[in-house]
Amino acid sequence: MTDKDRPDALRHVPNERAADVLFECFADMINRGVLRDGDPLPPEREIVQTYGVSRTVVREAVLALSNKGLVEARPRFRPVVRKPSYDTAMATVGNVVGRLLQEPGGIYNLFETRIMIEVALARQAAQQPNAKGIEQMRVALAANGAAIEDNVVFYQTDMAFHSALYAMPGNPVLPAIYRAYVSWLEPQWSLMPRQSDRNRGNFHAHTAIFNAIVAQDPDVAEQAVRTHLDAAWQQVRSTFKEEDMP
Amino acid sequence: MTDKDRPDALRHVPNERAADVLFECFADMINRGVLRDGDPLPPEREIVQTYGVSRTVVREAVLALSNKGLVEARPRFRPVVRKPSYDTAMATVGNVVGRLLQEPGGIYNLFETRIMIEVALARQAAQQPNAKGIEQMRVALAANGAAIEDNVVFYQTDMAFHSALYAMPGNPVLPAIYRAYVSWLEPQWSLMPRQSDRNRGNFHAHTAIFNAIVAQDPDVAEQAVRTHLDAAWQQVRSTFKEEDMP
DNA sequence: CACCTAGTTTGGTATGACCAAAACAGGTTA
DNA sequence: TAACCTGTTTTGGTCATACCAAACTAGGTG
Repeated sequence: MTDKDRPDALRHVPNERAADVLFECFADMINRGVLRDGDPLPPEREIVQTYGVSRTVVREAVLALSNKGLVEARPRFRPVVRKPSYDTAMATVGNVVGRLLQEPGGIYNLFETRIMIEVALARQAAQQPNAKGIEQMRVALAANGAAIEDNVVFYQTDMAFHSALYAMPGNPVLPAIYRAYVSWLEPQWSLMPRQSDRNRGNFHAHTAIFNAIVAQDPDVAEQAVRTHLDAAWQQVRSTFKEEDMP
Repeated sequence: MTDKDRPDALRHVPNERAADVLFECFADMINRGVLRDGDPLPPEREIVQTYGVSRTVVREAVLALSNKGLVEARPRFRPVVRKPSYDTAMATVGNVVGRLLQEPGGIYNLFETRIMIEVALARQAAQQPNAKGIEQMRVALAANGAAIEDNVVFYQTDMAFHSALYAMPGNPVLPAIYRAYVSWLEPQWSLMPRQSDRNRGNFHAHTAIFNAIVAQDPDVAEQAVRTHLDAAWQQVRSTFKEEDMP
Protein backbone atom coordinates (compact mmCIF):
# COMPACT_ATOMS: atom_id res chain seq x y z
CA MET A 1 0.00 0.00 0.00
CA THR A 2 1.68 3.20 -1.11
CA ASP A 3 0.84 6.71 -0.08
CA LYS A 4 -0.75 7.51 -3.44
CA ASP A 5 -3.49 4.95 -3.03
CA ARG A 6 -4.90 6.47 0.15
CA PRO A 7 -7.77 8.87 0.58
CA ASP A 8 -6.70 12.47 0.90
CA ALA A 9 -7.40 12.54 4.59
CA LEU A 10 -4.64 10.10 5.34
CA ARG A 11 -2.02 11.31 2.88
CA HIS A 12 0.99 13.44 3.66
CA VAL A 13 0.44 14.06 7.32
CA PRO A 14 3.97 14.50 8.59
CA ASN A 15 4.82 13.81 12.21
CA GLU A 16 1.26 12.84 13.05
CA ARG A 17 0.14 9.35 13.81
CA ALA A 18 -2.11 7.79 11.22
CA ALA A 19 -4.34 6.52 14.00
CA ASP A 20 -4.89 10.08 15.22
CA VAL A 21 -5.83 11.26 11.76
CA LEU A 22 -8.26 8.40 11.33
CA PHE A 23 -9.70 9.19 14.75
CA GLU A 24 -10.31 12.81 13.75
CA CYS A 25 -11.87 11.57 10.54
CA PHE A 26 -14.47 9.49 12.34
CA ALA A 27 -14.94 12.05 15.09
CA ASP A 28 -15.84 14.62 12.46
CA MET A 29 -18.26 12.26 10.77
CA ILE A 30 -19.96 11.66 14.10
CA ASN A 31 -19.97 15.35 14.83
CA ARG A 32 -21.41 16.33 11.44
CA GLY A 33 -24.09 13.68 11.63
CA VAL A 34 -22.81 11.50 8.79
CA LEU A 35 -22.64 8.77 11.39
CA ARG A 36 -25.73 9.12 13.52
CA ASP A 37 -26.34 8.12 17.10
CA GLY A 38 -26.90 4.40 17.35
CA ASP A 39 -25.29 3.54 14.04
CA PRO A 40 -22.71 0.78 14.15
CA LEU A 41 -19.22 1.56 12.92
CA PRO A 42 -18.17 -0.25 9.74
CA PRO A 43 -16.32 -3.51 10.33
CA GLU A 44 -12.63 -3.02 10.97
CA ARG A 45 -11.65 -4.90 7.84
CA GLU A 46 -13.88 -2.66 5.76
CA ILE A 47 -12.29 0.48 7.21
CA VAL A 48 -8.94 -1.06 6.31
CA GLN A 49 -10.06 -1.26 2.68
CA THR A 50 -11.68 2.18 2.63
CA TYR A 51 -8.83 4.17 4.12
CA GLY A 52 -5.91 2.05 3.05
CA VAL A 53 -4.42 1.60 6.48
CA SER A 54 -3.59 -1.47 8.48
CA ARG A 55 -5.93 -2.99 10.97
CA THR A 56 -3.59 -1.91 13.73
CA VAL A 57 -4.27 1.72 12.90
CA VAL A 58 -7.99 1.13 12.62
CA ARG A 59 -8.10 -0.57 15.99
CA GLU A 60 -6.14 2.21 17.67
CA ALA A 61 -8.45 4.83 16.17
CA VAL A 62 -11.56 2.94 17.26
CA LEU A 63 -10.10 2.48 20.71
CA ALA A 64 -9.48 6.20 20.94
CA LEU A 65 -13.08 6.88 19.88
CA SER A 66 -14.19 4.47 22.57
CA ASN A 67 -11.98 6.03 25.24
CA LYS A 68 -13.34 9.47 24.47
CA GLY A 69 -16.90 8.24 24.60
CA LEU A 70 -17.75 8.89 20.96
CA VAL A 71 -18.52 5.24 20.40
CA GLU A 72 -19.54 2.48 22.76
CA ALA A 73 -17.49 -0.66 22.22
CA ARG A 74 -18.37 -3.91 23.94
CA PRO A 75 -16.10 -6.91 23.42
CA ARG A 76 -16.98 -8.83 20.28
CA PHE A 77 -19.66 -6.33 19.24
CA ARG A 78 -19.56 -3.70 16.59
CA PRO A 79 -18.85 -0.29 18.13
CA VAL A 80 -21.97 1.86 18.28
CA VAL A 81 -21.87 5.60 17.68
CA ARG A 82 -22.76 7.74 20.69
CA LYS A 83 -23.30 11.38 19.87
CA PRO A 84 -21.18 13.41 22.28
CA SER A 85 -23.06 14.91 25.18
CA TYR A 86 -22.08 16.49 28.45
CA ASP A 87 -22.90 13.15 30.03
CA THR A 88 -20.36 11.28 27.92
CA ALA A 89 -17.87 14.02 28.71
CA MET A 90 -18.41 13.39 32.41
CA ALA A 91 -18.22 9.64 31.90
CA THR A 92 -14.82 9.84 30.25
CA VAL A 93 -13.32 11.53 33.31
CA GLY A 94 -14.95 9.04 35.65
CA ASN A 95 -11.89 6.84 35.71
CA VAL A 96 -9.49 9.60 36.67
CA VAL A 97 -11.90 11.16 39.16
CA GLY A 98 -12.40 7.79 40.81
CA ARG A 99 -8.70 7.62 41.55
CA LEU A 100 -8.57 11.20 42.78
CA LEU A 101 -11.36 10.46 45.23
CA GLN A 102 -9.21 7.84 46.90
CA GLU A 103 -6.73 10.47 47.99
CA PRO A 104 -7.20 11.96 51.46
CA GLY A 105 -9.81 14.67 51.38
CA GLY A 106 -10.69 13.86 47.80
CA ILE A 107 -14.29 13.04 48.46
CA TYR A 108 -14.88 16.18 50.46
CA ASN A 109 -13.20 18.34 47.84
CA LEU A 110 -15.73 17.10 45.33
CA PHE A 111 -18.65 17.30 47.73
CA GLU A 112 -17.75 20.87 48.63
CA THR A 113 -18.12 21.89 44.99
CA ARG A 114 -21.50 20.20 44.99
CA ILE A 115 -22.57 22.25 47.99
CA MET A 116 -21.38 25.38 46.25
CA ILE A 117 -23.29 24.63 43.09
CA GLU A 118 -26.51 23.58 44.77
CA VAL A 119 -26.41 26.70 46.91
CA ALA A 120 -26.01 28.76 43.77
CA LEU A 121 -28.84 26.88 42.08
CA ALA A 122 -31.18 27.39 45.02
CA ARG A 123 -30.39 31.09 45.21
CA GLN A 124 -30.94 31.48 41.49
CA ALA A 125 -34.17 29.53 41.64
CA ALA A 126 -35.41 31.82 44.39
CA GLN A 127 -34.38 34.94 42.51
CA GLN A 128 -35.57 33.94 39.08
CA PRO A 129 -38.58 31.72 39.74
CA ASN A 130 -39.64 29.52 36.88
CA ALA A 131 -43.16 28.13 36.95
CA LYS A 132 -42.41 24.90 35.15
CA GLY A 133 -39.30 24.22 37.19
CA ILE A 134 -41.06 24.87 40.48
CA GLU A 135 -43.86 22.55 39.45
CA GLN A 136 -41.34 19.80 38.74
CA MET A 137 -39.79 20.36 42.15
CA ARG A 138 -43.23 20.20 43.73
CA VAL A 139 -44.07 16.78 42.28
CA ALA A 140 -40.57 15.52 43.08
CA LEU A 141 -40.96 16.68 46.67
CA ALA A 142 -44.38 15.05 46.97
CA ALA A 143 -43.05 11.75 45.68
CA ASN A 144 -40.15 12.06 48.10
CA GLY A 145 -42.50 12.58 51.04
CA ALA A 146 -44.59 9.58 50.07
CA ALA A 147 -41.53 7.32 50.07
CA ILE A 148 -40.16 7.94 53.54
CA GLU A 149 -40.85 4.36 54.61
CA ASP A 150 -39.31 2.81 51.50
CA ASN A 151 -35.56 3.30 51.54
CA VAL A 152 -35.06 2.35 47.90
CA VAL A 153 -37.77 4.59 46.53
CA PHE A 154 -36.76 7.37 48.90
CA TYR A 155 -33.23 7.30 47.49
CA GLN A 156 -34.61 7.56 43.97
CA THR A 157 -36.99 10.40 44.77
CA ASP A 158 -34.25 12.12 46.73
CA MET A 159 -32.12 12.19 43.60
CA ALA A 160 -35.10 13.29 41.53
CA PHE A 161 -35.62 16.28 43.83
CA HIS A 162 -32.04 17.41 43.55
CA SER A 163 -32.14 16.73 39.84
CA ALA A 164 -35.11 19.06 39.51
CA LEU A 165 -32.99 21.77 41.12
CA TYR A 166 -30.26 21.27 38.53
CA ALA A 167 -32.84 21.31 35.73
CA MET A 168 -34.25 24.67 36.82
CA PRO A 169 -32.03 27.00 34.75
CA GLY A 170 -32.62 24.97 31.57
CA ASN A 171 -28.89 24.64 30.99
CA PRO A 172 -28.04 21.10 29.79
CA VAL A 173 -24.61 21.24 31.43
CA LEU A 174 -26.06 21.33 34.93
CA PRO A 175 -28.06 18.07 34.92
CA ALA A 176 -25.00 16.36 33.50
CA ILE A 177 -22.96 17.69 36.40
CA TYR A 178 -25.49 16.31 38.85
CA ARG A 179 -25.49 12.90 37.22
CA ALA A 180 -21.72 12.95 37.39
CA TYR A 181 -21.82 13.77 41.10
CA VAL A 182 -24.22 10.92 41.69
CA SER A 183 -22.19 8.39 39.77
CA TRP A 184 -18.92 9.44 41.39
CA LEU A 185 -20.19 9.72 44.95
CA GLU A 186 -22.62 6.81 44.69
CA PRO A 187 -20.08 4.23 45.90
CA GLN A 188 -19.94 6.08 49.21
CA TRP A 189 -23.64 6.91 49.47
CA SER A 190 -25.02 3.52 48.59
CA LEU A 191 -23.14 1.84 51.44
CA MET A 192 -24.60 4.27 53.93
CA PRO A 193 -27.38 2.74 56.03
CA ARG A 194 -30.77 4.16 55.16
CA GLN A 195 -33.25 4.64 57.94
CA SER A 196 -36.73 6.08 57.85
CA ASP A 197 -35.93 8.65 60.52
CA ARG A 198 -33.06 9.91 58.45
CA ASN A 199 -35.37 9.88 55.45
CA ARG A 200 -37.83 12.00 57.40
CA GLY A 201 -35.12 14.51 58.24
CA ASN A 202 -33.98 14.70 54.66
CA PHE A 203 -37.53 15.16 53.44
CA HIS A 204 -38.02 18.04 55.86
CA ALA A 205 -34.79 19.56 54.58
CA HIS A 206 -36.05 19.24 51.01
CA THR A 207 -39.31 20.87 52.03
CA ALA A 208 -37.45 23.78 53.60
CA ILE A 209 -35.46 24.30 50.40
CA PHE A 210 -38.57 24.17 48.27
CA ASN A 211 -40.51 26.56 50.50
CA ALA A 212 -37.69 29.08 50.48
CA ILE A 213 -37.56 28.97 46.70
CA VAL A 214 -41.31 29.42 46.42
CA ALA A 215 -41.06 32.30 48.89
CA GLN A 216 -38.36 33.79 46.64
CA ASP A 217 -35.98 34.16 49.55
CA PRO A 218 -32.46 33.33 48.34
CA ASP A 219 -30.79 33.70 51.73
CA VAL A 220 -33.13 31.24 53.41
CA ALA A 221 -32.83 28.90 50.42
CA GLU A 222 -29.05 29.02 50.67
CA GLN A 223 -29.10 28.25 54.37
CA ALA A 224 -31.55 25.40 53.84
CA VAL A 225 -29.31 23.82 51.21
CA ARG A 226 -26.22 24.22 53.39
CA THR A 227 -27.94 22.67 56.37
CA HIS A 228 -29.19 19.77 54.27
CA LEU A 229 -25.92 18.96 52.56
CA ASP A 230 -23.80 19.49 55.66
CA ALA A 231 -26.04 17.02 57.45
CA ALA A 232 -25.72 14.58 54.57
CA TRP A 233 -21.96 14.89 54.75
CA GLN A 234 -21.98 14.25 58.47
CA GLN A 235 -23.98 11.09 57.84
CA VAL A 236 -21.45 9.89 55.31
CA ARG A 237 -18.56 10.85 57.54
CA SER A 238 -19.94 9.11 60.60
CA THR A 239 -20.58 6.02 58.53
CA PHE A 240 -17.06 5.70 57.27
CA LYS A 241 -15.09 7.27 60.12
CA GLU A 242 -13.18 9.26 57.57
CA GLU A 243 -10.59 11.58 58.99
CA ASP A 244 -10.50 13.83 55.97
CA MET A 245 -12.88 16.52 57.08
CA PRO A 246 -11.73 20.08 56.62
CA MET B 1 2.37 -18.43 25.31
CA THR B 2 -0.08 -20.33 27.45
CA ASP B 3 -2.24 -18.99 30.22
CA LYS B 4 -0.11 -20.66 32.88
CA ASP B 5 2.96 -18.64 32.04
CA ARG B 6 1.35 -15.28 32.72
CA PRO B 7 1.43 -13.20 35.87
CA ASP B 8 -1.63 -13.63 38.03
CA ALA B 9 -3.01 -10.29 37.02
CA LEU B 10 -3.57 -11.39 33.46
CA ARG B 11 -4.76 -14.94 34.07
CA HIS B 12 -8.29 -16.20 33.99
CA VAL B 13 -10.12 -12.99 33.34
CA PRO B 14 -13.18 -14.18 31.51
CA ASN B 15 -14.99 -11.91 29.10
CA GLU B 16 -12.63 -9.04 29.74
CA ARG B 17 -10.13 -7.73 27.28
CA ALA B 18 -6.52 -8.36 28.17
CA ALA B 19 -5.73 -4.78 27.20
CA ASP B 20 -8.21 -3.50 29.78
CA VAL B 21 -6.67 -5.64 32.50
CA LEU B 22 -3.19 -4.44 31.61
CA PHE B 23 -4.48 -0.89 31.62
CA GLU B 24 -5.86 -1.32 35.13
CA CYS B 25 -2.58 -2.86 36.16
CA PHE B 26 -0.57 0.18 35.13
CA ALA B 27 -3.21 2.62 36.32
CA ASP B 28 -2.98 1.07 39.77
CA MET B 29 0.79 1.27 39.75
CA ILE B 30 0.59 4.94 38.85
CA ASN B 31 -2.06 5.49 41.49
CA ARG B 32 -0.14 3.71 44.22
CA GLY B 33 3.07 5.54 43.39
CA VAL B 34 5.02 2.55 42.13
CA LEU B 35 5.35 4.51 38.93
CA ARG B 36 5.96 8.10 39.90
CA ASP B 37 5.19 11.29 38.06
CA GLY B 38 7.73 11.86 35.32
CA ASP B 39 8.90 8.27 35.12
CA PRO B 40 8.98 6.78 31.65
CA LEU B 41 6.96 3.65 31.02
CA PRO B 42 8.98 0.50 30.32
CA PRO B 43 9.61 -0.19 26.64
CA GLU B 44 6.73 -1.96 24.95
CA ARG B 45 8.83 -5.02 24.20
CA GLU B 46 9.82 -5.26 27.85
CA ILE B 47 6.18 -5.13 28.96
CA VAL B 48 5.53 -7.92 26.47
CA GLN B 49 8.11 -10.06 28.26
CA THR B 50 7.00 -9.11 31.76
CA TYR B 51 3.29 -9.70 31.36
CA GLY B 52 3.33 -12.34 28.69
CA VAL B 53 1.03 -10.60 26.27
CA SER B 54 1.45 -9.54 22.70
CA ARG B 55 2.63 -6.13 21.70
CA THR B 56 -0.83 -5.45 20.32
CA VAL B 57 -2.26 -5.67 23.81
CA VAL B 58 0.51 -3.56 25.28
CA ARG B 59 -0.02 -0.86 22.70
CA GLU B 60 -3.76 -0.77 23.29
CA ALA B 61 -3.24 -0.53 27.04
CA VAL B 62 -0.70 2.29 26.67
CA LEU B 63 -3.01 4.08 24.28
CA ALA B 64 -5.80 3.84 26.82
CA LEU B 65 -3.51 5.24 29.50
CA SER B 66 -2.66 8.06 27.15
CA ASN B 67 -6.28 8.76 26.26
CA LYS B 68 -7.21 8.97 29.92
CA GLY B 69 -4.32 11.30 30.66
CA LEU B 70 -2.43 8.96 32.98
CA VAL B 71 0.58 9.04 30.70
CA GLU B 72 1.76 11.55 28.14
CA ALA B 73 2.73 9.89 24.88
CA ARG B 74 4.43 11.82 22.11
CA PRO B 75 5.17 10.02 18.86
CA ARG B 76 8.46 8.12 19.00
CA PHE B 77 9.04 8.96 22.66
CA ARG B 78 8.65 6.80 25.68
CA PRO B 79 5.33 7.52 27.39
CA VAL B 80 5.83 9.56 30.56
CA VAL B 81 3.74 8.98 33.66
CA ARG B 82 1.50 11.86 34.63
CA LYS B 83 -0.01 11.49 38.06
CA PRO B 84 -3.76 12.03 37.70
CA SER B 85 -4.94 15.45 38.73
CA TYR B 86 -8.14 17.37 38.28
CA ASP B 87 -6.36 19.17 35.47
CA THR B 88 -5.76 15.98 33.53
CA ALA B 89 -9.37 15.04 34.17
CA MET B 90 -10.45 18.31 32.58
CA ALA B 91 -8.02 17.82 29.72
CA THR B 92 -9.46 14.43 28.82
CA VAL B 93 -12.92 15.91 28.35
CA GLY B 94 -11.54 18.77 26.32
CA ASN B 95 -12.04 16.94 23.06
CA VAL B 96 -15.71 16.22 23.66
CA VAL B 97 -16.41 19.63 25.13
CA GLY B 98 -14.81 21.27 22.13
CA ARG B 99 -17.32 19.59 19.86
CA LEU B 100 -20.23 20.44 22.14
CA LEU B 101 -19.25 24.10 22.06
CA GLN B 102 -19.78 24.15 18.33
CA GLU B 103 -23.46 23.46 18.77
CA PRO B 104 -25.79 26.47 18.91
CA GLY B 105 -25.82 27.94 22.38
CA GLY B 106 -23.04 25.67 23.48
CA ILE B 107 -20.65 28.42 24.38
CA TYR B 108 -23.20 30.29 26.42
CA ASN B 109 -24.27 27.15 28.25
CA LEU B 110 -20.71 26.77 29.44
CA PHE B 111 -20.22 30.45 30.18
CA GLU B 112 -23.42 30.53 32.22
CA THR B 113 -22.03 27.87 34.51
CA ARG B 114 -18.90 29.98 34.88
CA ILE B 115 -20.99 32.96 35.92
CA MET B 116 -22.80 30.79 38.43
CA ILE B 117 -19.59 29.49 39.95
CA GLU B 118 -17.80 32.82 40.11
CA VAL B 119 -20.83 34.38 41.74
CA ALA B 120 -20.78 31.61 44.31
CA LEU B 121 -17.06 32.07 44.85
CA ALA B 122 -17.39 35.81 45.33
CA ARG B 123 -20.24 35.38 47.80
CA GLN B 124 -18.32 32.78 49.72
CA ALA B 125 -15.19 34.94 49.75
CA ALA B 126 -17.21 37.82 51.15
CA GLN B 127 -18.84 35.63 53.77
CA GLN B 128 -15.78 33.68 54.84
CA PRO B 129 -12.90 36.09 54.37
CA ASN B 130 -9.49 34.53 54.19
CA ALA B 131 -6.50 36.77 54.80
CA LYS B 132 -4.09 34.95 52.56
CA GLY B 133 -6.58 34.66 49.73
CA ILE B 134 -7.51 38.32 49.93
CA GLU B 135 -3.86 39.29 49.86
CA GLN B 136 -3.38 37.23 46.70
CA MET B 137 -6.34 38.96 45.12
CA ARG B 138 -4.92 42.32 46.11
CA VAL B 139 -1.59 41.75 44.40
CA ALA B 140 -3.35 40.27 41.36
CA LEU B 141 -5.59 43.32 41.17
CA ALA B 142 -2.63 45.69 41.46
CA ALA B 143 -0.80 43.90 38.67
CA ASN B 144 -3.95 44.06 36.60
CA GLY B 145 -4.28 47.80 37.11
CA ALA B 146 -0.66 48.36 36.13
CA ALA B 147 -1.16 46.55 32.82
CA ILE B 148 -4.08 48.45 31.38
CA GLU B 149 -2.00 49.79 28.51
CA ASP B 150 -0.46 46.40 27.66
CA ASN B 151 -3.09 44.12 26.17
CA VAL B 152 -1.03 40.95 26.49
CA VAL B 153 -0.05 41.50 30.10
CA PHE B 154 -3.55 42.69 30.93
CA TYR B 155 -4.98 39.41 29.63
CA GLN B 156 -2.56 37.47 31.81
CA THR B 157 -3.24 39.51 34.93
CA ASP B 158 -6.95 39.35 34.21
CA MET B 159 -6.76 35.58 34.34
CA ALA B 160 -4.58 35.74 37.45
CA PHE B 161 -7.22 37.81 39.22
CA HIS B 162 -10.00 35.36 38.42
CA SER B 163 -7.68 32.51 39.30
CA ALA B 164 -7.12 34.03 42.73
CA LEU B 165 -10.89 33.95 43.22
CA TYR B 166 -10.98 30.24 42.43
CA ALA B 167 -8.04 29.62 44.76
CA MET B 168 -9.78 31.28 47.70
CA PRO B 169 -11.55 28.24 49.19
CA GLY B 170 -8.39 26.13 49.03
CA ASN B 171 -10.18 23.38 47.14
CA PRO B 172 -7.94 21.99 44.37
CA VAL B 173 -10.94 21.18 42.18
CA LEU B 174 -11.83 24.83 41.70
CA PRO B 175 -8.60 26.11 40.12
CA ALA B 176 -8.74 23.14 37.78
CA ILE B 177 -12.23 24.16 36.77
CA TYR B 178 -11.03 27.66 36.04
CA ARG B 179 -8.12 26.46 33.95
CA ALA B 180 -10.56 24.26 32.04
CA TYR B 181 -12.83 27.23 31.39
CA VAL B 182 -9.90 29.24 30.11
CA SER B 183 -8.64 26.52 27.81
CA TRP B 184 -12.10 25.79 26.41
CA LEU B 185 -13.22 29.36 25.97
CA GLU B 186 -9.80 30.69 24.98
CA PRO B 187 -10.36 30.14 21.24
CA GLN B 188 -13.24 32.62 21.42
CA TRP B 189 -11.61 35.10 23.80
CA SER B 190 -8.24 35.32 22.15
CA LEU B 191 -9.74 36.44 18.85
CA MET B 192 -11.56 39.27 20.57
CA PRO B 193 -9.96 42.66 20.00
CA ARG B 194 -8.33 44.01 23.14
CA GLN B 195 -8.48 47.72 23.75
CA SER B 196 -7.19 49.75 26.64
CA ASP B 197 -10.58 51.34 27.29
CA ARG B 198 -12.09 47.91 27.60
CA ASN B 199 -9.17 46.96 29.83
CA ARG B 200 -9.92 49.97 32.01
CA GLY B 201 -13.56 48.93 32.32
CA ASN B 202 -12.60 45.39 33.21
CA PHE B 203 -10.12 46.60 35.78
CA HIS B 204 -12.77 48.74 37.41
CA ALA B 205 -15.06 45.73 37.48
CA HIS B 206 -12.34 43.68 39.15
CA THR B 207 -11.85 46.45 41.68
CA ALA B 208 -15.55 46.50 42.47
CA ILE B 209 -15.51 42.74 43.05
CA PHE B 210 -12.47 42.97 45.28
CA ASN B 211 -13.85 45.87 47.31
CA ALA B 212 -17.13 44.07 47.89
CA ILE B 213 -15.28 41.00 49.13
CA VAL B 214 -13.13 43.08 51.44
CA ALA B 215 -16.27 44.82 52.68
CA GLN B 216 -17.73 41.35 53.35
CA ASP B 217 -20.86 42.20 51.39
CA PRO B 218 -21.90 39.08 49.43
CA ASP B 219 -24.82 40.73 47.66
CA VAL B 220 -22.70 43.54 46.27
CA ALA B 221 -19.98 41.06 45.36
CA GLU B 222 -22.50 38.93 43.50
CA GLN B 223 -23.81 41.90 41.57
CA ALA B 224 -20.29 43.04 40.73
CA VAL B 225 -19.40 39.63 39.33
CA ARG B 226 -22.62 39.43 37.32
CA THR B 227 -22.08 42.88 35.86
CA HIS B 228 -18.49 42.05 34.96
CA LEU B 229 -19.16 38.70 33.33
CA ASP B 230 -22.31 39.84 31.57
CA ALA B 231 -20.30 42.67 30.06
CA ALA B 232 -17.58 40.26 29.04
CA TRP B 233 -20.16 38.07 27.35
CA GLN B 234 -21.59 41.04 25.50
CA GLN B 235 -18.11 41.82 24.24
CA VAL B 236 -17.67 38.30 22.97
CA ARG B 237 -21.12 38.29 21.46
CA SER B 238 -20.72 41.57 19.65
CA THR B 239 -17.40 40.40 18.30
CA PHE B 240 -18.72 37.23 16.77
CA LYS B 241 -22.31 38.20 15.97
CA GLU B 242 -23.46 34.99 17.53
CA GLU B 243 -27.17 34.43 17.54
CA ASP B 244 -27.13 31.99 20.41
CA MET B 245 -27.88 34.33 23.28
CA PRO B 246 -30.56 33.30 25.71
C1' DC C 1 -43.69 -20.58 13.06
C1' DA C 2 -40.33 -21.94 16.34
C1' DC C 3 -36.10 -24.18 16.82
C1' DC C 4 -31.77 -26.15 15.86
C1' DT C 5 -27.41 -26.19 13.13
C1' DA C 6 -23.49 -25.24 10.27
C1' DG C 7 -21.09 -21.70 7.90
C1' DT C 8 -19.77 -16.81 7.95
C1' DT C 9 -18.62 -12.51 10.01
C1' DT C 10 -16.19 -9.90 13.28
C1' DG C 11 -13.61 -8.31 17.19
C1' DG C 12 -9.46 -9.84 20.24
C1' DT C 13 -4.95 -11.62 20.30
C1' DA C 14 -0.42 -13.38 18.78
C1' DT C 15 3.64 -13.18 15.85
C1' DG C 16 7.05 -11.38 12.93
C1' DA C 17 8.75 -7.93 10.13
C1' DC C 18 10.24 -3.23 8.58
C1' DC C 19 10.97 1.83 9.00
C1' DA C 20 12.30 6.25 10.89
C1' DA C 21 13.53 8.81 14.59
C1' DA C 22 15.60 8.88 19.14
C1' DA C 23 19.05 7.41 22.26
C1' DC C 24 23.53 5.74 22.87
C1' DA C 25 28.47 4.68 22.48
C1' DG C 26 32.85 5.54 20.49
C1' DG C 27 36.04 7.80 18.15
C1' DT C 28 37.68 12.15 16.13
C1' DT C 29 38.86 16.82 16.16
C1' DA C 30 39.63 21.54 17.91
C1' DT D 1 38.97 18.41 28.13
C1' DA D 2 35.13 19.40 25.56
C1' DA D 3 32.66 19.75 21.48
C1' DC D 4 31.48 17.37 17.41
C1' DC D 5 30.66 13.77 14.14
C1' DT D 6 29.24 8.86 13.16
C1' DG D 7 27.66 4.30 13.20
C1' DT D 8 24.97 1.12 16.14
C1' DT D 9 21.22 0.00 19.04
C1' DT D 10 16.84 0.97 20.95
C1' DT D 11 12.10 2.06 20.50
C1' DG D 12 7.66 3.59 18.98
C1' DG D 13 4.59 3.42 14.63
C1' DT D 14 2.92 0.68 10.96
C1' DC D 15 1.97 -3.32 8.10
C1' DA D 16 0.72 -8.14 7.02
C1' DT D 17 -0.91 -12.59 8.30
C1' DA D 18 -2.92 -15.99 11.01
C1' DC D 19 -5.91 -18.04 14.56
C1' DC D 20 -9.66 -18.21 18.00
C1' DA D 21 -14.09 -17.57 20.13
C1' DA D 22 -18.27 -15.40 20.22
C1' DA D 23 -21.86 -13.21 17.51
C1' DC D 24 -24.40 -13.27 13.48
C1' DT D 25 -26.84 -15.46 9.49
C1' DA D 26 -28.92 -18.55 6.51
C1' DG D 27 -30.78 -22.71 5.79
C1' DG D 28 -32.97 -26.67 7.02
C1' DT D 29 -35.92 -29.32 10.28
C1' DG D 30 -39.62 -30.31 13.47
